[in-house]
Amino acid sequence: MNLEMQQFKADFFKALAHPLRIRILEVLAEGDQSVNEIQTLIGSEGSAVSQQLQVLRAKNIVSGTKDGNKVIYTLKDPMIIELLAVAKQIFNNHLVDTLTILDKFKEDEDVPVSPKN
Amino acid sequence: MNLEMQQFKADFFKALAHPLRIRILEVLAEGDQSVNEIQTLIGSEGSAVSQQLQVLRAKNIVSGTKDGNKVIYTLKDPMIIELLAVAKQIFNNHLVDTLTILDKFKEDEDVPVSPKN
DNA sequence: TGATTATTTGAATATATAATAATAGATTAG
DNA sequence: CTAATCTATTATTATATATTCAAATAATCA
Repeated sequence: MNLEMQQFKADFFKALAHPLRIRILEVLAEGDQSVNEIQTLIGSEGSAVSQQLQVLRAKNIVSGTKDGNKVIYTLKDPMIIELLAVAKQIFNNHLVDTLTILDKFKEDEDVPVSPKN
Repeated sequence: MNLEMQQFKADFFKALAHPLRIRILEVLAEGDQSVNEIQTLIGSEGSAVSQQLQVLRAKNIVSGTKDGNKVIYTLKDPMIIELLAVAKQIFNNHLVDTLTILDKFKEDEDVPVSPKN
C-alpha cells in the first residue's frame, strides 16, 4: 500500500467531512436532484451548495448533468449509500458514548419530561 | 436530522481524513498494537503517530490501555473495519477513473510491460 | 540513573470554510 | 430580438482549523 494511495483515501474521507456535504449525499441517496431542489431540501443558500457540490465533483463522488436550465446531480456510486449506512451504525454503537451533543439530543427527543435522575 | 448530528458525522469522517490515521486504523484492523509497533509497521516517527492517535482517541474511534511501559491501542468498534472495506470497494469502482495517481499505480504494479493500447 | 516508550506543547505553515460579489448560460416575457 | 429572470457556478478574501516538525515532559523499566 503506497503513500499516494493512502493520500487518495484520506482525500476521499475529507470530501465527506463536512456537514453540508453529508447532507447533500443523504439527499442524493434518496434520488437524483437539481441544485435548486437540493437547496430547498437542505435549507441552504445557492452558492454554498454549489461550492460543496464542486468538492464532491472534484473527488468524483457525484456528477452533474445539465438538463436545460438546471443541473441534475447523482451519486456516482450507490456504495456511497452503504458507506453512510455503515457509518450510521458506528454512530449508534460505541461512538455515541462521549457525546454531550447526543446527550442533549436524547433529552430533547426521547425523554422530554423526566429530569436527569 | 438536526444540525448537531450532521456536524458529528462530519467530525467522524474528518477523523478518518488523514493518510497516517487511515494507515493506523488499517494496522489496528489486523489486531491490537502498541504505539511502538504501529510506528514500526507504518514507518513513521513517534510523536507523529501519537498525535494522530490522539485525534482518533478524541473521536472515540480507538482507545489505548496502558500495559507497563507501553500503551496498547485497539479499535473501539469492529464496524470500522467494515467501513474501510466498503470504502475500498468504492475506490475500486468508479472513483478510480479520474486518478492520474492510480494510473501510475496501475502501470507500476499491474501492467509493467504492455504499452497503453 | 539511564534508556525506553509515549504524550504534549508551541510555532510556522498550509488548507479549509464561509460569506459576498461577480459571472455565465438558458429561458421567458415584452 | 433583447432585456429580464432563473439557475448554477466561480472568484475573492477574511477567518478558522489542521498539519508538521522540533523540543519539552512524563512515566516506566532495566
